[in-house]
Amino acid sequence: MSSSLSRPWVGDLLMGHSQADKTESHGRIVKVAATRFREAGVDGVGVADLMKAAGLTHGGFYRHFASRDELVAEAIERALDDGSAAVSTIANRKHAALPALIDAYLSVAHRDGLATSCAVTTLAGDVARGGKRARSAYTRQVTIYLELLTKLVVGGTRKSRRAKAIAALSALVGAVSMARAVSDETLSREILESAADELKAALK
Amino acid sequence: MSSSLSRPWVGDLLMGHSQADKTESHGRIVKVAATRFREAGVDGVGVADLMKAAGLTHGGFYRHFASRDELVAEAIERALDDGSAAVSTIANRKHAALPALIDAYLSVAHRDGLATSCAVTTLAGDVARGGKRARSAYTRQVTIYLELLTKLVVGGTRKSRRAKAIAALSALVGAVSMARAVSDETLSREILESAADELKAALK
DNA sequence: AACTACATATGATGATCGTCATCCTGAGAT
DNA sequence: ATCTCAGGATGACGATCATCATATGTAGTT
Repeated sequence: MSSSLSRPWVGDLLMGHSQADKTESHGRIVKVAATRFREAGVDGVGVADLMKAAGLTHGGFYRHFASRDELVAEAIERALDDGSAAVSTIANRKHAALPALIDAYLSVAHRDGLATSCAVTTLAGDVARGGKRARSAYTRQVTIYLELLTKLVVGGTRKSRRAKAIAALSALVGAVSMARAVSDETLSREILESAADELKAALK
Repeated sequence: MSSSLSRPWVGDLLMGHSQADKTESHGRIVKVAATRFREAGVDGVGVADLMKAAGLTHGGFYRHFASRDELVAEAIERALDDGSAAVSTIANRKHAALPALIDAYLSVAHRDGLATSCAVTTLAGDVARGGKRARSAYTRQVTIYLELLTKLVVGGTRKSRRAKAIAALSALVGAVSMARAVSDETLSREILESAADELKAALK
């Protein structure tokens, strides 16, 4: 157990040690994980990969998280929050916010940009199989989207607007899911475009 | 490399050896995989687990498949085909086939029955990250669903019916995805029910 | 009855996984 | 200037992974 190796100390490209930029490292790990999980799936990346992508080595991981599951929870929360920011940017444009949101969500860019995509779609499967914390975060995010969409839908009672919002969000999520899985680019684009047209027509 | 151990041979609960029921074993492995992949995700089960669930040991696996990926492809094809059977059963009821299909797809039973659920929803994420063969099978299945739905939608040109079918299938897939990921049972049911109501209303 | 062919079981391989004990080093406090 | 605290690096642990070499025994053939 005790091997004394007195190898001369080479290294260390050096990173800002100690101080309250542990917070920065922590944040970088979570950010990287939020990205890589969306790209490769929660089961598709290991701790070592994540740490390397964050510019660290795997050993220090447990100074930041009690377990991999804890990072998973935090990263999923982070990925979901990323979506909030993107959506509210579009939603705050007073004019034609809904069509703009639909077009952005059903764009080829969003379909292909897994790393920064909306986690409500991209991580739905992983969250469904995941822990309570991730599911709660997901629930919160869906609730936020639903409230936003309910506001943006015009006409009818509040109840009917909410129902329309649910159907619309479902269509957004499902269309992007399928557009990503399909191998035929023409069909993929048709799904995105038809869903966008139908949604815009149905919501006003 | 050569260790001669002459341990007396104990074992073997015995299973129908040889003969052309290798086919049966092969089929059982694929069937089990199609089930477990939907439950745990493609990355969520190992070869050994799969073989044990099929009543075999892990070693014989490569007599049936050149690699794990080959099984993944076959199992995803199988899971997708399972959906065809279920859907055409409902679709062949001449009367009110569309509402029946919508209600079945958006039922709590389908939401909770991961093992036998529609792979177009359940495996969308895994397929998107998967190989060409799985994506082709997925494309075929989506095409079949779309043709079926286009037939069931009433009124308008063929083009408009197809667009409605795309939007409808998207909503089905998205609603089930979200209903599974959300932790709040009330919200989950609301998603399923509102999506069902809106879809039935929109499609006549 | 003996031989061949092959499906399956056993067990080993090296890679990778999550986790952790240990050490080094820099930052903040005294 | 020195001491303490803790972040990060190194390296190893056991578990599990996919893959494969080999042993075993049954089925089908001769």
